[in-house]
Amino acid sequence: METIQSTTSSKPAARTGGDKRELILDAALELFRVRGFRRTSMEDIAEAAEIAKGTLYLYFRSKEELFAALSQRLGERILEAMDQAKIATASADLEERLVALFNAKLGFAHHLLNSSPHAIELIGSNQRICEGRLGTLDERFRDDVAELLTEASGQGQISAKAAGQSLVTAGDVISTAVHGAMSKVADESEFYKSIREIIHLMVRGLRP
Amino acid sequence: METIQSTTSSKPAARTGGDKRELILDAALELFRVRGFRRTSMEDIAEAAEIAKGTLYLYFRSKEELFAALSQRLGERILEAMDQAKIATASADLEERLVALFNAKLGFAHHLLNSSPHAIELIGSNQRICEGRLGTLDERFRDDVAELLTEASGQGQISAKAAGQSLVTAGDVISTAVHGAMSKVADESEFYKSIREIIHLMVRGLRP
Amino acid sequence: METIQSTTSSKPAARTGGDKRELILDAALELFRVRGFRRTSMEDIAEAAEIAKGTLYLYFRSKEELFAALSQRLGERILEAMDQAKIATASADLEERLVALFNAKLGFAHHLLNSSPHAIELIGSNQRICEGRLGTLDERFRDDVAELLTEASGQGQISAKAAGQSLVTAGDVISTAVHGAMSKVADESEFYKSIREIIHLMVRGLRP
Amino acid sequence: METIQSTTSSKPAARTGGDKRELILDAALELFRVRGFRRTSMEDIAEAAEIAKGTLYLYFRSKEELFAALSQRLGERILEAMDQAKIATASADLEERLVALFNAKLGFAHHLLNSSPHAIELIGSNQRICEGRLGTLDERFRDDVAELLTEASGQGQISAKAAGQSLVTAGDVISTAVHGAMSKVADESEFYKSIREIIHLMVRGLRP
DNA sequence: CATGAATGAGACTTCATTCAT
DNA sequence: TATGAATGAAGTCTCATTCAT
Repeated sequence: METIQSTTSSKPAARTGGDKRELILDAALELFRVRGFRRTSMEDIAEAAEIAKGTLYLYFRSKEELFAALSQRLGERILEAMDQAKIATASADLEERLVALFNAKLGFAHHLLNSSPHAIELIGSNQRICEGRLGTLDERFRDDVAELLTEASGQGQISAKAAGQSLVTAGDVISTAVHGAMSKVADESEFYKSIREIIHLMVRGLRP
Repeated sequence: METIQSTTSSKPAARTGGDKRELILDAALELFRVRGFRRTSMEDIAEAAEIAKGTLYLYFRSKEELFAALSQRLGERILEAMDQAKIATASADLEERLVALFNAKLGFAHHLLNSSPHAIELIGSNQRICEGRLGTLDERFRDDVAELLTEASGQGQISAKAAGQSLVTAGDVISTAVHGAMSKVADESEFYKSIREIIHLMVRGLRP
Repeated sequence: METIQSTTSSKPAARTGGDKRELILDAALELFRVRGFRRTSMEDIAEAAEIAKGTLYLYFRSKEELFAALSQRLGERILEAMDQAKIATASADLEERLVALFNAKLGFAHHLLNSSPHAIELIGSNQRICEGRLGTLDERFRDDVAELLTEASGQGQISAKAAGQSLVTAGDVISTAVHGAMSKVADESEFYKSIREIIHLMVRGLRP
Repeated sequence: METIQSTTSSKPAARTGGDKRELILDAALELFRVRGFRRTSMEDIAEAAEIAKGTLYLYFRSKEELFAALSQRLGERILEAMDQAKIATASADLEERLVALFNAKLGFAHHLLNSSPHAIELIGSNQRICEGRLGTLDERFRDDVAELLTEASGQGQISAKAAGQSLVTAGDVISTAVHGAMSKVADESEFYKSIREIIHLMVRGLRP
């Protein structure tokens, strides 16, 4: 019944269950972006989601748990974006593929978070709360980068040795470097440009 | 500078005043490192500084202002460290000089902050509060990097053009990249190693 | 009474209704015993009774009323136990009959309540809510005790006068005294032993 | 200074420190008597004590702790009353001395608590919270009763053996019995009368 | 009859800040 | 300058009760 209704109805308000959960998360994310985590009260979130305070606790046992759920959702979306990026640039050159991969990983978070002065607070909380989840994501990402470099190395495009590093190390170095754009560059297009420049310079540094 | 001033002052009262201010800042920094900003109450700081809660407000109008003062002090110390680094490596090669400069800029903050799980929170607050102060520091730093690159470029060691960038842009890119080590690498010696590797690869990428 | 009604009724639906009511009361009593009144939520009771929270309110208008019903049921069971005790010890001596009567009155409550650390809370709530109901029970009990004493007095076994009291007063005194065992003695067998000792001593004190 | 002021000043409001603590406890006790523990909020207590809500937490870390303090104070006062009772009736007969001792132990609590329908709730909480404190009190009381009985037994006034009990057991039985008056008799003068009657009958039952 | 999502008043507690001494 | 008791707004969370389905 419910599903049918929500399918026939075009109003999001008519949806129930999982949808309301999403609604809350959306409201919370927006508030965290604008006001920061500390200064956003559960009351605020409830008001923004147009529900009662107590209703929040039907979906999330605590403010912390709400936050964790937000982080997990972010992680899942990033994973999807990474997968799509790999597919979309399968036939491009190394630099392009790295750029696409980094864009996928960082772009999402950057768009959501770096657009606010409270970004770091959010990321910080994320790191603390979601070690398990995002840890997996980081490992996955590391593997992807290493794979790209290995392939390029096999084709003679780069030579980690020439730069005095192993391929894995080189990948980590690039990864670390690109992350700098996250916290330093606020503007979104500047951010993507910055990623590209960093990768460009580093891949160039890896040339045989 | 402060130290010098307080040393030149002959009034014990003035010295006590300045000292107590420092004492408070020291206590606050230590607590922020260990417990984070949010969870450190003014009461905690007062207790750690062995003064009464109300006394805090004789030196800092609010918790926020105390934080701002902490940031300013950090900025001043970093500036000093940068000056010393430039002098100490005046005759070294480009890579070495860049490493020294970045170490000076980031090492202090990293040592103080990245050694705690609340680092990001602190940095985040810093950014918000001290835009004016540290902005100056960042500009100063930018100039220093650009100067080093210009010199090296003049000597033909690097060629920003070959990498498709201007010298200033190249400096920014390096700077951004190195900042990635700040938030990504927790261990201190790994942190310095990471800075060196990033610079190494990027300088290599700038070769003619 | 209720049981009889539901037994005489030939409609299964009515019986189911009554049964569910009992089910709820059973679940509630058990939870109150274990967790106490305050800490037992309507949610908890519903869950234990395996029904929905809202269903509770079809049987009891409020938590308070649920509690009142629990008390009434307790009172009814005690009355039954008292009747059985009188019949069972009809030909025994005074002490034995008193013991049986008190056991019947207090044993039930003691078993249910004193077996948990929240007993007093329950009794306290009972007193507030069920003054009317249990008041009747207390009067009935008082009469029964007075009757036993009168009979024994008529047989010359005891003499209230010798102790400076009327028979009714003596009954009240004994009754009050025995109630002390309720709140002071936790272990069940100790509890019964204590009742017996108190009665023994008091009947002895009533000897001519 | 403070002490001097409060000594010279006759206004309770002028007192500080320990006095305010007492003030809070008085306010809390009164509210607990009238409304019960559950229904008395910290806000209520603060209002009654004419202080701010937060001030409560300068004196008691939590509502529970406030309650514990209340209980401890009660225990201390009871101990004092018991000591005075023993001294005051040192040369009286057994019954009189027992009555005085029981009055001292129970009278205080009865006056404070049994005058309200929430008494039992309070006592219940007390039992839970202050096992250590009041446990001592109960032991002390038990010893006192046993001592009185032993003395009377030595003088041939009573004979526990004749009643089939040891002296210590007899003391416990009396004690248990008298406690019945606590929960059963609400009116204060009736309460004291009831204690006297119970003791009278039991001492009579212990006659050789 | 039955459900359980939704409500919102109210509970406890924290803490930055003030101010009389 | 220095103190620390006092404040009270604000925050997180609970739970008895209602109501549309």
